[in-house]
Amino acid sequence: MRDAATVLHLDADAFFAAVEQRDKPSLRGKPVLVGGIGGRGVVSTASYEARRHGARSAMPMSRARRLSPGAAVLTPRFAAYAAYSQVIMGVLRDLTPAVEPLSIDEAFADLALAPGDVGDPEDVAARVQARVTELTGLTVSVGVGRSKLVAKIASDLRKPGGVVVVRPEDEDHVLLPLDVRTVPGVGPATQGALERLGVRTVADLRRQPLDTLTMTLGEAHGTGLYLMSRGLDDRPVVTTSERKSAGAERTFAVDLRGKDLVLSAVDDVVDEALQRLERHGGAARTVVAKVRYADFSTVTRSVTFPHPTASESELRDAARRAVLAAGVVEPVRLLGVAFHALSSHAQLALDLDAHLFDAPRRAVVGEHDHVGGRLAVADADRPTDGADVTGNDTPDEEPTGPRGEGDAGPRGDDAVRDDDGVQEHDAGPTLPDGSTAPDGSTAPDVDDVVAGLVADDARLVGAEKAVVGRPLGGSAVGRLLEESNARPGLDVEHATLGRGWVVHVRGREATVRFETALTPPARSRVLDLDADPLVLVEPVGVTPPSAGPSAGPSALRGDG
DNA sequence: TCTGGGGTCCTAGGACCC
DNA sequence: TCTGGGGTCCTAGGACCC
Repeated sequence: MRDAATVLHLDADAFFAAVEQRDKPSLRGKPVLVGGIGGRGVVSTASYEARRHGARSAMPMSRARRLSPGAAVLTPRFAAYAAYSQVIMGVLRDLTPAVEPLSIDEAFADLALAPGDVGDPEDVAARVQARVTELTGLTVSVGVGRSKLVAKIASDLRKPGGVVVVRPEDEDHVLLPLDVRTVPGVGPATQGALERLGVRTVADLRRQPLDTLTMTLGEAHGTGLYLMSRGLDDRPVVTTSERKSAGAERTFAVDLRGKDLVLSAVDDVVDEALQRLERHGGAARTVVAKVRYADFSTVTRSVTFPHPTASESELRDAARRAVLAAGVVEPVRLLGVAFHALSSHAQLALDLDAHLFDAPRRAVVGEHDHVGGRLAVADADRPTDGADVTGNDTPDEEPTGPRGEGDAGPRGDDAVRDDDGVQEHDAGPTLPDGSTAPDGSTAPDVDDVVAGLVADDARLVGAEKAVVGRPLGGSAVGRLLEESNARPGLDVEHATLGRGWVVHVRGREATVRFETALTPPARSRVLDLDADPLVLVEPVGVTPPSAGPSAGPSALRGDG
């Protein structure tokens, strides 16, 4: 255990909504909801004004709108958030090289590994806060403690804009009265199980014998919470980690009926999943399909190859088979495809091992609750198509080079459910929030996070497409604004009126506010798109509040 | 108008091997 | 004759996080 408060945790306040208010001056001080705008969308982030009305992350957007009727509802602009995130992470990296981004808006920093003396923790935290606000106009909350656990809890205690330093001798004072739900890793299910033991607070938790916790919650989680309740947490701040899976999923505005429709939709989802896979090694050994039915029940089926493959046709085919194995007779609400057991070196066509020495190996489709028993047990030992091999030499160095991970989805305080998991080896002792140590396999690399987000933004434009079928191909950036590609909040540019953002578009009539982070709030203007064409453009980037309008679009500040 | 999408980790049970 | 482990891999599902 560390003996001084040297772990810092930074958390941006209502990040997505705050960026929107920053870039859209007319929304400052007003309720803002960022998230899915379709009928099945949920809130990613609610501004504090909207939270006052009861809106929350992960809440169905329809409900949030009812609670906060005047709120601006915006589609997320991940490229903009990524740019802000870069600046924030850069502030931490200016302090210490040991920075572990947890998501786009959150990171740990290890002050003990800073070069030289950083000074008093309160001062460090206040400096970080001030610097972030100076560079971005956003507010962040900072916690400092002896461990990740304490730092993270501390940063949450005085949100927004708080700084809390918990010294080792004060830990019990802070931890013991807390609701168990505030301990990372305790969600609704665990809370319920603990409740049945009469455990509500961390103090209650500490009174539970180890075997009670492991029998109730399982070995890993039970042990983790046992340690956490005592403040025992020496997980290191780690800067790299290995990506474990990559995938995509899509909830349809209208449930899909019929095998043909489902299979054509699978192809679209596979396309997106393959794009992500390409960014993370390009090859995978296991393909998992996820099907959610109209009644929200969810089934996953997987196909595992004897060797990793980068062949698009093989991966696509496996995804199709897995979806069919899950069954598509009932209306389908969601389709997902994920690749697991990633690697950057796909199997070459001629694998002497597999062909000469092994018994024929098969990729097995689990047949679980399927009627009729055995399903297509697909041959996986056929040679990889020669044509695909060219796609195999992905630019990565080692099979598992230190690779960043972590996309961050839209943020949400609490979140959602299930999914698959193919486990590999254990990395080490499991620690309370479910991560592992000591090789610490959970730290994303922020550049990777950002790269992923920027790339994903292209997709985002079509993400809320109301009509089932072909998603909008590629990025709409650079295209003319029209009703079909309009989403509230997107950036546009007019030849003479300059930059603005879309309020809404009906027919050929667009409502736009021409304002940016550096301009005064603007009134909305209605334009006829035939007379005044508008082009969809990338977000401008981060402009420090102090910069004058003459400063122009600032570069995306790299990391420190 | 119920319930997104990107992930991580863990567990239980079966197959198979020694 | 019967019985017994441990270990690994795989699958499906659950919990959790942002």
